[in-house]
Amino acid sequence: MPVAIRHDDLRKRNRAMVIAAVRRAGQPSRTEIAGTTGLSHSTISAISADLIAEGILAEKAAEAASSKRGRPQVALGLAPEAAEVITVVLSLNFLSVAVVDYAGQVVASEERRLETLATGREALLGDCVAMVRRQVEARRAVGHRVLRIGMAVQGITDAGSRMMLWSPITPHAHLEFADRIEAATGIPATVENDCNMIAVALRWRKPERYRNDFIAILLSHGIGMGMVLKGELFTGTQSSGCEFGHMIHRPDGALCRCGRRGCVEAYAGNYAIWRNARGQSEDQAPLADISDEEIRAMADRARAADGPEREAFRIAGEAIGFGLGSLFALIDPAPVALVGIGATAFDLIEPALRSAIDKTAGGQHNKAISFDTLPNERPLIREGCTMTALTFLDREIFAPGPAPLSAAGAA
Amino acid sequence: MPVAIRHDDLRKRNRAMVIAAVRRAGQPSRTEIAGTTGLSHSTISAISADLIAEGILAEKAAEAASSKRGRPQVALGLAPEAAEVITVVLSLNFLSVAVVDYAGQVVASEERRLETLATGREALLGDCVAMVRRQVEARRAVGHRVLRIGMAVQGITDAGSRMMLWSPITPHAHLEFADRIEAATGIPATVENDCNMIAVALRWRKPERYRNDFIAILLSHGIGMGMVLKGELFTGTQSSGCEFGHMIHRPDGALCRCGRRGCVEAYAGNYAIWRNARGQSEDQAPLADISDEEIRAMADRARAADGPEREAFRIAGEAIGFGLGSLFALIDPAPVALVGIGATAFDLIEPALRSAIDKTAGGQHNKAISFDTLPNERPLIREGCTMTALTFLDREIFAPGPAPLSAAGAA
DNA sequence: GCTATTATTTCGAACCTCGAAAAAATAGTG
DNA sequence: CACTATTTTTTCGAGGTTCGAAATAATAGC
Repeated sequence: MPVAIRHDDLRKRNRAMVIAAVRRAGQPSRTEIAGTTGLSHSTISAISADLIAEGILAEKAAEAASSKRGRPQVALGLAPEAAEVITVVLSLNFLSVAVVDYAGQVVASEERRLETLATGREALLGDCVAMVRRQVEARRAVGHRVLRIGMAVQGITDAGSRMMLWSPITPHAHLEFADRIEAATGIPATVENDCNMIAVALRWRKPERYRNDFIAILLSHGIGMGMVLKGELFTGTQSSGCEFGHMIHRPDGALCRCGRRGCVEAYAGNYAIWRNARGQSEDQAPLADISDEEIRAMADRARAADGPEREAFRIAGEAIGFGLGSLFALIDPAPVALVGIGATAFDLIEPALRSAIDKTAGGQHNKAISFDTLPNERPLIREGCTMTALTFLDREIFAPGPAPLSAAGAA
Repeated sequence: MPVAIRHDDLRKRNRAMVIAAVRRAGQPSRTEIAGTTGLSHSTISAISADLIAEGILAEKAAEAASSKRGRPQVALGLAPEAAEVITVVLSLNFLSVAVVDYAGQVVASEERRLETLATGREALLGDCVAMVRRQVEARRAVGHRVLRIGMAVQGITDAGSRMMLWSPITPHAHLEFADRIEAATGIPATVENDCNMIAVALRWRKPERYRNDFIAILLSHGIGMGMVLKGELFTGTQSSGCEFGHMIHRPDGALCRCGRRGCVEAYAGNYAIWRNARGQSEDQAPLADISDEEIRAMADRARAADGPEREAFRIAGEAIGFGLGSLFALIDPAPVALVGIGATAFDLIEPALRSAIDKTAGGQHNKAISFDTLPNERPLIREGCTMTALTFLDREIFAPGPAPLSAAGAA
């Protein structure tokens, strides 16, 4: 099934290797690149000369005079002006856009509140597109070229990253963000799931911990998940997949925001914890939103005294634990990052969570499963979105070599 | 992260492409290979000439005189005498070994009953190794060379395919079959999970249905699963993974054979159906084995009248349905093959199964999810095991080119 | 026997990577 | 301050690979 390798693909792939090595290492020398890629010095020399001539890489002045003998290494870096990407993050009542240069520095940004639940379909699409378009035009005006737009949304996207299939932040479904943005700007765009972007960001932030196999769980109003398995971001076959929050914890159980019953989220989402802490019925329709302050207050009450709040967090931990246990039956245990406001209550959740895992196939490895907590998901989502867009440029635009400069979105 | 491509890897990979094309197509012409691989005619010509000279491929006499004008195509096929592989299948109380030539024809086989539950650790290992060794020596005696041994076991194996970590067919754990077989024969060996081999076999048997994404579920005494996602066999990160039967259906629920509670298997395995049909408690320790005849008899009684048997199958369907629903939340729905004796009772299981899926994230696609039933798992397991071993030879032994003929297990 | 047609091989051009050797650039040393 | 040791980077064939075009081979139809 794999496609044949043509002769010219070889150079393309090795160029991609070099670019990737530079993006990962920051400012490596040619010798260092030869070491990490396994290519010969002569090849690295030839490829980097090309990339520099094309304005993709640049030689950086070595700052610290190395105390070593011999010819000093000359550091290579990504040329910031090679291109720019735009990242768009849409979450509940909030829209933000950032322009990032090829080296990864944010060069402009804009954000605003937006009543996502109350906004109409066209208005929602239009508002997003308008903000993007404004930024694109601003960059064009100063002679920079934006080559890629990446969007992250809280919700399910399709496998082709063209549209948002469903989201809790709006009643409208099948919103074709990518096509709309492309039509308005002429620049290729994609829409990704926010939790998948969190996973991507963790890989860049802490490669020593989040390497080939790990799981990121977003504990927020809903429960989301991003997962990397065997070094690849794991997605569904038709959608962004990984809907951990909608695995079934108890058949025919508590009412979930999705309209079904017994989902993990219906026990562990913010609204579920709130509902249980108030002693409300599991059939009670979920609230639209609960502030972070309210979650923190509930957690404080749970810590202070053994009451309904403590029990609510225990139930949440149990649901997540059994869910993880079922997941681990399929993929084996892996490091877990708990992201979002719910991570601040990890101390309340952990005992029940671990005790649930003990009752599942992952139980024997319970001790070895480690949890990390990162309360703020926003910067992670943006970072993941940025790196996804940039590495796309690395692989698909710059690795193939000097294109015949057809009608692109160039200035 | 991906390793750099050396220049000589190119030929290697394209040789692998050609061999794979021949194995898939059966008896393709050079022109046909050029078409499916995308390589040029000259390259195919050069590579196939090498492969024929090395005795890996052979020209087959075209049987049917084509009615077309022009020079007739000359068919290429795998040379049966290029090598042989041995497949070993170990299941409850049963051991079977087969020798298969490079073109996939079984050339010898042997099988016997074996009290796996009652046999000691060393005896079990020894019996398997002995039967393999006998076959290897028989082949050597007639001047054939066995280059690979693939074993399939009912149980969990490690990700490196070296040993069986745990199995319901024996009380002993961590059985190092691969190392033992290698030590006894000098031939590289692997141990794989039986359900994974079923998935591999389905791909070769019905590629039009089982292509890039599908699931095979073994309904037997226990519940196993093999899964192909994005064209790759899906395994755990540390083990063979895919322990669908041990996802949690009902927290703290029915007693499972694995010692935990509430697993899908504890509701849908043969022993669970039997237990429920008898009106026994869910805490009742599971039986060691139940004959196929007994399952068939229960199914007949369930079809004849609405009683405890019918309810038992309903409960099984519900458990599988909710399990699949949770799985589909992660990976999206995919075609399902139900394999094993339980598949004969699919008519009894389906209503509850579908109604459960309706209550999960996969529910909206319920109509589109199609089930296939294949009651006999044995031939599938052997086929998958065979193809795994043969394609390993294709990729790792023959694609790299004429090796310096070091000390291999050659005759 | 000749022509049209299709399959396969041959041959030279263009590339790519690699190893060895050369060139470049620095620190140490007397 | 010249010279040497050391390390990095570039240069320069050699060998290998794919590809397109042309040549060759093999058949059916007339």
